[in-house]
Amino acid sequence: MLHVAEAARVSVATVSALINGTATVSPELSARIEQAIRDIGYKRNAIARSLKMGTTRTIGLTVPHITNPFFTDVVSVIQQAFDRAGYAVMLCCTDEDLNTQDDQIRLLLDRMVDGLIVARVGDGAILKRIVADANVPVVLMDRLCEGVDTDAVVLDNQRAVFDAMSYLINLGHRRIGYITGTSDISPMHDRMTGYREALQAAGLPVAEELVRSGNFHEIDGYNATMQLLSLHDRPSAIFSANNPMVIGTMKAIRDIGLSCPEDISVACFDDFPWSDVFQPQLTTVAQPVQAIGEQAANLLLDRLAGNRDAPPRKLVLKGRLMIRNSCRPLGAAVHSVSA
Amino acid sequence: MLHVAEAARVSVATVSALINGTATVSPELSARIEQAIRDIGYKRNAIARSLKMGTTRTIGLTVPHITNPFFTDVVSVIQQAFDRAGYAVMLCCTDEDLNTQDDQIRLLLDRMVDGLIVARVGDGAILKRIVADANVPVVLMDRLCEGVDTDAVVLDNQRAVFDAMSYLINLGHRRIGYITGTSDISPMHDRMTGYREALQAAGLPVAEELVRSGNFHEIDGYNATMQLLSLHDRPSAIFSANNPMVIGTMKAIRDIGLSCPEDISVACFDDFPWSDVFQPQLTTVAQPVQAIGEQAANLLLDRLAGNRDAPPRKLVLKGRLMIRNSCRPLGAAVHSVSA
DNA sequence: TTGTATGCGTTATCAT
DNA sequence: ATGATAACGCATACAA
Repeated sequence: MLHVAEAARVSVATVSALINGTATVSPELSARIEQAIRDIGYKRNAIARSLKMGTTRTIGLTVPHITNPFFTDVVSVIQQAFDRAGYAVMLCCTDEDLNTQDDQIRLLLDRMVDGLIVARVGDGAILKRIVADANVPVVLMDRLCEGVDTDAVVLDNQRAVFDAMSYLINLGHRRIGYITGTSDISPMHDRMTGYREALQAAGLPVAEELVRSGNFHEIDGYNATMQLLSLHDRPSAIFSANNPMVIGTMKAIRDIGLSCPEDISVACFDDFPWSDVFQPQLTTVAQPVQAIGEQAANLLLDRLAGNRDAPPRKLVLKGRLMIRNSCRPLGAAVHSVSA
Repeated sequence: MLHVAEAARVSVATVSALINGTATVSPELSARIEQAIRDIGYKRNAIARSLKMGTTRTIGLTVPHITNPFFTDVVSVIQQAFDRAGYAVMLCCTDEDLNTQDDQIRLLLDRMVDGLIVARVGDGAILKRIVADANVPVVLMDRLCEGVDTDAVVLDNQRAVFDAMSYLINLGHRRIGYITGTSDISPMHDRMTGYREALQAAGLPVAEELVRSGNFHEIDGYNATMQLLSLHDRPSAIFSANNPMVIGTMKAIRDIGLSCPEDISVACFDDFPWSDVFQPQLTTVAQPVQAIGEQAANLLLDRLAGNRDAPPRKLVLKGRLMIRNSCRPLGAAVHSVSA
């Protein structure tokens, strides 16, 4: 900018005033300055500006997995929203690892992001401290965090799983394998509750042997399914916690020589674009990815716009059971228990 | 930092020296400073540091689609590589839009990213200028750019498509629909060449009616396939340019009441995790996503490490035909033409 | 309307 | 070994 000022024979203050429209500058000087800007190819340095202004117009976004279609869909929506608002987004992938997440959030905070959207990982103890120390607005997405009282948008996980289980139970399934994620995050707890409640509502026992957990990766789903299928009285249906895990489930079923839905029914959390063009077409609990992304973005943008004092807002969205052909009726269906 | 210095009753220079290990400071002062840092909860401001140092330890990464599994896989690898190297990455999704891409690259440059990895979009005219002006290293990925002479890692697209086409031709297919991306980017040109060459090598005519192009989205693949299937002499096989487009292809086939592979064979570019657990299991050209990501990261990290003067390096990787069950033999197979 | 001067939080140079 | 100070590029309060 100094170069521009010199070339235009004005002061840097005048250049700044013109660029930011913060004061009126005479036509002559404006012309000279604009010419100089073009000649030099001047670009305002956003870093220096950030230091002075105390704002980077950048937000941080952390998700557990960038290869999980659910998160990519949501990330895509969030990106577009902040794009429109003139913000950049720094995306971090924590890979379901607690330490990675903490490091990345600190990194983002060091870089003075104006806000944070986080789909968290782990028990949240450190996250809680970080969020408390940071004086930037934080929006929790997909997964709540005990003790962190801030804006959040989540799914009604309990209800979603309850509905899916009720569907399977109505088809006549009595032994339903349930593959959950690591239990220390809220959705997993809520979903577990939905699982139990659906069974209890139907007068079915909750067999702990049918519940397995893994860390959301394909291999975890594979291993969990292998264990379930090795049970002496194996389940007639399996519900898997997310997309990578259900792919593991399908691979395990294939490797063990069974097929879906003939030998075993399968359903899972999270819908995906190809779910109704390949066989079996998986029955899924679809999350409203568009709404989740938009709401998360809106919550943060609202804070960024200055609304700092409003009490924390928690949005709970509804999932939708997408019934396809991966679940078969088993014997005589029981009476309806679905709400 | 000033607060820390005051609390420890030292100068800011000493604090900085201790933090960066740039000079030896006495044990007493070290202790006082470290105590003050803990008390105050001091964090070094990366923005101020960037301004002073002229480096942000952040790179920019732009891809056309974050919902395309090929790009998410590559992005994931790149993220991890820069994570290890202590860099942050700002990911931008251009959504196959030229203006969006140019805006985003400018945004990244304004924010003083230390380097750029771009899977470009459009004709690259502006990209060329931007890259020339920017004095940061740029690595092109997946798609080259006419006139931009810089590091790059791409696939041997011509060979990959040639092999895939030869495979289909060997199965007896003579009319093969070919759905390509927008023609102004290098891979599409090379792939088209591979398509033509394979046909010519087999003595087959190149029927322009069998070639359709779209902008890489599912809907484009859908429309293109609909057109191909409406031909009076419709193709017996279709090759689709990427994952979203082949999903469109499968939906079109379904909607028109045909099925794959019974009525029509399908193959496509880019492999994906679920390709061998759902039916039909698509025959694909798998790109070495791990290698692509690692090489792109390495090329940039090498420049970042100071190796600025080396001539541009262009890495060409090989694709791999993953033969599954989505393509059926048609009539009598012709003689082998595959290399 | 335009210019001067100061500070944002660092790092680095140079005295001491 | 430690401290005073300048500079990075920008925005702004205030003076002219």
